[in-house]
Amino acid sequence: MDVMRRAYHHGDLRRALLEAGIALAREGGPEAVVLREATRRAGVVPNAAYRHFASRDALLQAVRAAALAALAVAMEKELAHARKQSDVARASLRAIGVAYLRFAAREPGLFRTAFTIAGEPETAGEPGWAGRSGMNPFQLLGAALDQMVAAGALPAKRRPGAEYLAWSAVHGLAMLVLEGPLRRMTRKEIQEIGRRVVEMVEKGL
Amino acid sequence: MDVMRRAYHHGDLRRALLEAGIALAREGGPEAVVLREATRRAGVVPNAAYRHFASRDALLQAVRAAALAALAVAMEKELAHARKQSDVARASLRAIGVAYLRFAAREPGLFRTAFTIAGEPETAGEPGWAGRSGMNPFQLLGAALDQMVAAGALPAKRRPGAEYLAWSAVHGLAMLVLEGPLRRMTRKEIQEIGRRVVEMVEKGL
DNA sequence: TGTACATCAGTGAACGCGCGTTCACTGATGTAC
DNA sequence: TGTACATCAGTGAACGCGCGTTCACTGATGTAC
Repeated sequence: MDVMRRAYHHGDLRRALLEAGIALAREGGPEAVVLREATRRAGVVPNAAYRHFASRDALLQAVRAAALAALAVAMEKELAHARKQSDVARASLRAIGVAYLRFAAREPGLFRTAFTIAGEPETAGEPGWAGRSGMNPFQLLGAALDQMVAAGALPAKRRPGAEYLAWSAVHGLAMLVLEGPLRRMTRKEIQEIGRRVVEMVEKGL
Repeated sequence: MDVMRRAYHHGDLRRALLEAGIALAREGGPEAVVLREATRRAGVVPNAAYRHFASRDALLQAVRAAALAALAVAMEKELAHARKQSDVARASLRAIGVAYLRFAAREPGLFRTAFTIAGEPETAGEPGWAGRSGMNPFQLLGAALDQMVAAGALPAKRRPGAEYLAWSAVHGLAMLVLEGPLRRMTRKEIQEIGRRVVEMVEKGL
């Protein structure tokens, strides 16, 4: 963990703290993002953090933004595969859902950090949200739905608000698996249910 | 809050602590269930709690059980209306979903307490889970799906595991509204999305 | 190129906080004769 | 019905813990002449 101790004093303490914060989030979710622990990992005294973050919450929000960006990147990767298929629109929507569920399974701590509000009111438009395409997860989902309409796979009438329906379904499964009553299921079972949830969304939208 | 100070010493401190715990959960979710605060509200010294609960976590689990029971009761009430309608099976499934979303909206603290795991491994089969019918929320949903099959509204082939699909959809919406990015929506908008989510489940199952 | 000074990123020490939990205790209640 | 005793539910005081945050500081870096 302890990163570059050269150049100007620390080198880049802000980045070091952010990376420590991300590591903490991966290990234990949002409540594990503890300011003092981040400074410990950066090899620095606790109050040094205040040169770079106004408060513990400011650090947490930065970590959250990074988590959302990571999800966006994961989605973009999955979308890249989808583009190679016929019926691109359907495959894209599917890819979004699959990427979402896989991200939740592989990075439970980051996932929970991305979607659990600490005490902050609003964060829309913050930097760091987006993936390489410059879109955040929600926008990527929206784009996939637009493609569905363009491809005639979704009636334009049903398009408005469709994000929320699709999102709810995969988000619910993710939460039930991560911190709910579905934790005891095997990887296989969860994957199968995930497949069916995505299918339900496609059919029910 | 401070309940009956008569009879044997306190009277019924266990119940008083549990009720204080439930009140705390209603106000601030699981993390607000603080042992010391519960004893304060019961008008008793902090360590007195240990006569009735082995630890803070034991109290939290008891509160969680009560929250699940409250959800079961809410579902049963909504189901009672459904029985008066033609197409009882569909109406029942719908009632389950609507009750779930309404409970989340009206009792966000209890809802989060019911479905957020603190540190406990397993709790299935605990007393207090059930509503008046003796069924817990999950069993009520299962029964509604069974009715759907019996009524020919759901192919028997699709019945296994259908709980998880339906549950994921409404749970996801509830979470997104409570602590996710949908918090800013109006009551009206949320209700409309809720309606459509339930519809999606019906169609997509 | 060298010196004088301003800036600013970290240090060191300390706060107050509320938490869960343990200990030895006391005094009210129930029980036996 | 009355006394002696055991039980057990609360009391009082204290722990150690780690947290976020504030203060006055120092010493390294960058800047002006």
